[in-house]
Amino acid sequence: MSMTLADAIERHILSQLAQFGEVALQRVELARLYGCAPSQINYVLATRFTPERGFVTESRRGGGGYIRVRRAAHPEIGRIAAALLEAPDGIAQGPAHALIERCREAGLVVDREAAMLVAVTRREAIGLPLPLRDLVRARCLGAALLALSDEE
Amino acid sequence: MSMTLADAIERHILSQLAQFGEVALQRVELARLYGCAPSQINYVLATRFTPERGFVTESRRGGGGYIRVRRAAHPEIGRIAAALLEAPDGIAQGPAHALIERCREAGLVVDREAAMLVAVTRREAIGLPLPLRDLVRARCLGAALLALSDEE
DNA sequence: TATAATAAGGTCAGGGAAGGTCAAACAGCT
DNA sequence: AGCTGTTTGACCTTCCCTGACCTTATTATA
Repeated sequence: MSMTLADAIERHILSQLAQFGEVALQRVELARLYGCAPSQINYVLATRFTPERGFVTESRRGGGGYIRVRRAAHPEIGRIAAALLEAPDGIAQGPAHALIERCREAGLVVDREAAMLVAVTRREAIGLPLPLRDLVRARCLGAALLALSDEE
Repeated sequence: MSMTLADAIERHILSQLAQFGEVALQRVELARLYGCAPSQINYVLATRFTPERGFVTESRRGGGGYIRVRRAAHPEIGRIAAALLEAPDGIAQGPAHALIERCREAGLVVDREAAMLVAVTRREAIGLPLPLRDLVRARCLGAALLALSDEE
């Protein structure tokens, strides 16, 4: 039960999250606060504040840059999305459409959204040879669902 | 909510635009108002009030010079979809996102749909090298918008 | 009427301020 | 030793902002 730096930073962010519902942090500041390299913050975010765990992070570079972390509005979709994004072989059209239909039945997406997703994941829309096509399909569908997991 | 100078000036112009429908500004005056270099105004216009985002700017130099900003006419979804599906070079990420944002402003797509489309058209979502990526992006976005124009 | 002065806006390179990525070193277990 | 997870540092990309210099239009003046 040793308390690594990553654990400490995770707790820090979680506590902020519990307090305010959304964290806006400056990478350099947080790193200085914990006396570590800035990239350590990325490590914590990448390993602990993932879609699988129901978190959404966004960031902006350049002057006035920031990193924001919050809980996903619909973690279930986030988990599905995460699985798709990690599927090493991608997903074929049939299973993808079945998945979309299940999401529709479950009320996770509405009709128009489902229609869009079906259209995007069609063979002809992607227009690439296998096995690339299935990979791109999985990434696109995953990205779309991930985005939805964060929307009210 | 970072609020850089550029963001503030953008808001200023947007609010004027919302109020009067058209903004006529004096570069030096606006710069003085925000205590910045005049060229900063050009930066804001160049990065935020572009044709791709649906703005038209015109200007005149010399005595009595000015810069005017207005909104361009809203796009039609069917036409856009058709154009995308036929674009020989596809579409880059920036223009694609600007296009989606315009569709959202025009009420052609709602927030969730726009978020999905932005996610799907991200570089990392497609995950292919150029120039293939821009092509797939155009096909997917075109297919999605086409699906929407069929709905309802 | 030329010409000069003045009053705008335009362009572009460059510096600075964020955050991102990735491989390599490191630490703690089994 | 080997494996897993942690931590760092070097290098990269994106975004912001300015200053020096340029172009264009109007106005005053010879």
